Amino acid sequence: MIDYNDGAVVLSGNDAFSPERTFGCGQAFRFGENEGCCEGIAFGKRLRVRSEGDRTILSCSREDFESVWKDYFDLGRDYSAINIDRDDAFLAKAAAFGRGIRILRQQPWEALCSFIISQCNNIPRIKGIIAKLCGLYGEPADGGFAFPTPERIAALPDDGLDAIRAGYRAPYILGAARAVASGKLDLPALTALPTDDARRVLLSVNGVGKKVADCTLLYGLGHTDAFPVDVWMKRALSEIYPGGFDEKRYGGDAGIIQQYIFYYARETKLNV
DNA sequence: CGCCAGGCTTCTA
DNA sequence: TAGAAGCATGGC
Repeated sequence: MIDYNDGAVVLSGNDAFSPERTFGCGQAFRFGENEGCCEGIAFGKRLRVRSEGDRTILSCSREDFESVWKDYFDLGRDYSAINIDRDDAFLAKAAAFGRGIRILRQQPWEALCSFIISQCNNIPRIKGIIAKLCGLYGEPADGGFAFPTPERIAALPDDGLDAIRAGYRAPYILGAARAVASGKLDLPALTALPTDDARRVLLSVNGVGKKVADCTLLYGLGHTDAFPVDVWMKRALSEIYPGGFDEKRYGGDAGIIQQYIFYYARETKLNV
């Protein structure tokens, strides 16, 4: 059920949306905790969102909720309908642990750029680099900054990213931005392609390997069958499923399953 | 100080 | 086709 008050949208009877877990599970880097709220900027708009019992309260207008945040939080999907193998006790536990996580549908360029930055990096530093990138080259937005457009970054000289201290990733970012800005890389078009074809296109970008491509597919392009495997996932999968884990079995829910496993592994350090 | 971080490219055998 | 080195920086 949805209530619209002035300046707020209240979702009730809803235990399947946890902003804290959604932003705490490492899929987005521009939201943080502030006065008991998750707060950040996406789509050039600031949002504060918090849960209160079985209600979720978003500080936004009805129009913005309908046009932006509803899709951003993937609220059209029923996560409780995901069918977990009856004999997979670990996965049931991980899914319960991560209940309320939504797979964010971020802007494609933001997802690609963010996960290029994420490679071989730690989360606090990833957030710091992205904050600097936005502060320097993003348009002012609601007292903060929007994520910079690829065009803005593409126009920079080769040393234009020195100040964000991204290290060896800087040329990757510039190259990707120039590919997008020139029209050579059409990110939105990848949404309509089969996942494997879209992945092939992403892999042609210098600095983008399978992990970054899969994160872009999952968090930025709506390909929820993508199944990013990073060091944590590798560790978890080899410990829990020594015989291998067949994510294709979960089809378009594989990406959500991945998020449950990843979140559980990181939060518990895998004390199964 | 040393180890490591939601990897990728390049070089080598 | 697999494995290792090198990469740039800073959190811990």
